[in-house]
Amino acid sequence: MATARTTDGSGAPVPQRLLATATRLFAEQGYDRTSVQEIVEAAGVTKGALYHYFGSKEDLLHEVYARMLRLQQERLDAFAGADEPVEVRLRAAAADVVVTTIANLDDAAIFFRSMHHLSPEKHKQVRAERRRYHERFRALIEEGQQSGVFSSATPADLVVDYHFGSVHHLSTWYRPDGPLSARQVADHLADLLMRALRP
Amino acid sequence: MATARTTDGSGAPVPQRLLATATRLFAEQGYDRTSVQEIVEAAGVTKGALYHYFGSKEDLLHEVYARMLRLQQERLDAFAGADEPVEVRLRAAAADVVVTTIANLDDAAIFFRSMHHLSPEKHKQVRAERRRYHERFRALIEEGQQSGVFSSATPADLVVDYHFGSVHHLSTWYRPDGPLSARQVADHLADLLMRALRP
DNA sequence: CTTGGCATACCGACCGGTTAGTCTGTGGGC
DNA sequence: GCCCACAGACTAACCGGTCGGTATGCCAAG
Repeated sequence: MATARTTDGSGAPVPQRLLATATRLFAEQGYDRTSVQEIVEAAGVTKGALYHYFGSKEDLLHEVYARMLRLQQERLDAFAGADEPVEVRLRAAAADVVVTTIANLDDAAIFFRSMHHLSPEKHKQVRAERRRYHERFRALIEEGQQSGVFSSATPADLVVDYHFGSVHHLSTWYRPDGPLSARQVADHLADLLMRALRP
Repeated sequence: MATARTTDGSGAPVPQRLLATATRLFAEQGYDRTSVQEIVEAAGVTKGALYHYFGSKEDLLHEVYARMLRLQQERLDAFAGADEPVEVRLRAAAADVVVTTIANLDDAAIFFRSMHHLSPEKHKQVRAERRRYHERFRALIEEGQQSGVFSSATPADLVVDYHFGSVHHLSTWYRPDGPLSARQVADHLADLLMRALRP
């Protein structure tokens, strides 16, 4: 057995446990309202352990962003690059980002709310990666507009912001124990987007 | 002249100046990263003045919410109650909330980002007022769906969240010095909503 | 098999700095 | 002479981060 078996609560390795605990607490209370002491207590370790694995409290936050950005970019690339008509690819990508966001609601809640807690360099880096994502999505819409399957009445940039506004908003209102499953919400939101883009 | 004329920078009365300064700083740096000392210095007074007019730092934040909620509710009531076909009323209300949000971008940036800094009672109160607003808006959509001018494919609740997601998102990407005026953005976003609702 | 040495993983008391809020003081208009 | 509107020094609490210390496992030498 590789990992030490001490008197901890859960069996997961310490770094992962710290990150998971921090993510939950950041989402529940916000970054500033969550003290390092609180995180280590909830994870069943002490500050020494945290600063052994992470350079700072901010590193913990940055990890949340890195994880989220990597995941979403990978999925978008997969959907956008598929061998399908553009309207199928866009719909799939638009619905998938909703499902993925709901599956990681804590990350989503943190994402926009805590961006300004990142140091200037990390903030810039996150914004740059975010922009790449945005542009990949926009390219899909422009492709459809140029080929005539989507209306060109609205600039593609605005359409992207329209859709991602609603995705971002999910963490405010969506509740897993509510009447709609993630899949149902995703289908509805993707439908709204596709209907808004009808020529 | 009623208001005292001391050596302050701007001529506005002290309470308003404090609130305006706090709003700007909260939007720029976040609630927690803004110290009371910073606010009073930027407003050209001292802590004594702030605590003379406001009970706590949180009261300042609550004022931002109260102002925003009052303004939006008033305007929605006016538009929704007009003597026009439902599609005209909805479009006007949907566009107006965009214009008003852009006119008060700082308030909007604070609104969703800092909600969890409110005490439980105030948080609850804000959520309740917010829900009233949401329901008024939803009623408009349901009215159109029942009379057949809007598609019923998507539950009205979801449509409201879809639209307000994009409104909420404005503070993230909209820049007053960008290529689009508030009116143009409002028209585009209202168009997207109306097109998504076409039967 | 045992022993010594070293690295990794973690502990927890401690520190400098910051914060929201308090309280006593004061000056000028009525 | 009184009181409203503020001034500004002060405090008690808390926070992120540090650092010397300890326990445990591994590997190589004897």
